[in-house]
Amino acid sequence: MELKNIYPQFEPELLELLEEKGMHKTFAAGEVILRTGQYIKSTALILSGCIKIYRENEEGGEFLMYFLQAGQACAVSMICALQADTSEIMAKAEEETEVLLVPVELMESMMTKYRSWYQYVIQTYRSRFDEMLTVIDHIAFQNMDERLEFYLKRYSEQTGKKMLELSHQQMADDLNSSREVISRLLKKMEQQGRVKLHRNLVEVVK
Amino acid sequence: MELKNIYPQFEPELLELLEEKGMHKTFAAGEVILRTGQYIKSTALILSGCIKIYRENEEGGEFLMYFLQAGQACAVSMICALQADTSEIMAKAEEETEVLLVPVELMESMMTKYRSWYQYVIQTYRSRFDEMLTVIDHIAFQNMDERLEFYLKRYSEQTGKKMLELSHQQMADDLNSSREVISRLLKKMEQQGRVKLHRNLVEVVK
DNA sequence: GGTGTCTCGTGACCAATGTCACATTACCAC
DNA sequence: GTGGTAATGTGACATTGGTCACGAGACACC
Repeated sequence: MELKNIYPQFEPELLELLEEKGMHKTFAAGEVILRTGQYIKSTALILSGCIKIYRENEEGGEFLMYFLQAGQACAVSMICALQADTSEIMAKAEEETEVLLVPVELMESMMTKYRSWYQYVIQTYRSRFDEMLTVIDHIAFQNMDERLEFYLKRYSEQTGKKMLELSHQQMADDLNSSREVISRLLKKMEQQGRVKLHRNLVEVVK
Repeated sequence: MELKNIYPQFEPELLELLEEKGMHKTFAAGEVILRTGQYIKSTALILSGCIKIYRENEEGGEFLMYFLQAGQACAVSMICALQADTSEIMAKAEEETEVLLVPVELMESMMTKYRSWYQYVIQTYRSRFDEMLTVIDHIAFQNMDERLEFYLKRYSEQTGKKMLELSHQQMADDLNSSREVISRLLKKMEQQGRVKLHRNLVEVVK
């Protein structure tokens, strides 16, 4: 995929610079890209695929925060990279994912020189901030059934699929709940005709 | 309080610019500074006092996210201001608070021109991001007793007081819980000798 | 088609927290 | 002091969600 098609808003000169200095890298599905406590030396622009951003607790639970897709960038990596600081979150490739790694040294001069980059960075911060707010709202104010509902909806929207290849255990992990609870709630949703359940597969009827 | 004492890292020229173009404003204790859905036209630098940043739910619960104090700035206002967008959160003065309002038009040129401002903005994003992560961790992974403990600790640290002038109801609101639950937990803490309870006042023994 | 493994279904039970009701206490205004 | 109001204490109970135990189904590999 061409960089300029994914980031059409960037100036041609900026695109050239990114192509020249950026490093292409591909992660296999399931590969951990970024670990809590790891130092960050570059910002990742996603070219294709999907990255899961999550928070790990002591027992290894993977609490889902949000997904990143083509055209998006990791705000955390931007922030940390700029201070040569460590990450506080985990990132994992949901599917095979191609990224462009932009060295941190370039960031400041790009911010100053290219207005589209400046805009893009601000925009990225803004979206991630909103995403975090949404997460907070959901865990603070909603019950598990509403959260599951939202989870399935978002998953379906982001992947563009109505058939979600997820086990109950995976969903429970993402929502920091337990398999049994998710099973029960899904069963209820199935009885209401809102989903159809199969092995490792949830079909969103809507 | 002099601007240059609160923000010693800023270049003299930047300080001058801020003094010239910024608008001083004082909010009374309890005054709402920023409302969900409100448009933002400037970024606020806090000169003195304390601002509470919280999320409001449908029933009017005020779920505390974090506090801002002298030397800090509202990341949300930075982000929103830059896109002339609306706020997603609420801000209220905890005590009498003095801020310097920096018009959004200045932001971009300041970012480009003053390295210390650029660093400051990045740093602000970083802190707020971390703060949001902490909030998520707490509501996702911790029980109410641990959250209450952390809440009191933070409150005490931020105000520098051991006597917290809070009613049980206020704490319950901040933690999105109910008064009875907080009362019970506080009672338990008192029995363990970790706090002393008075009317509208919690004394942290530590 | 037998066997093992992973996934899912489900009832019983428990812990944490929210809700309700009402008593008690502290403080304020007069 | 007296009365009123706001804050707090507390028991009873409901609800949500987590845990345990175990069984049933699905799928793979031989």
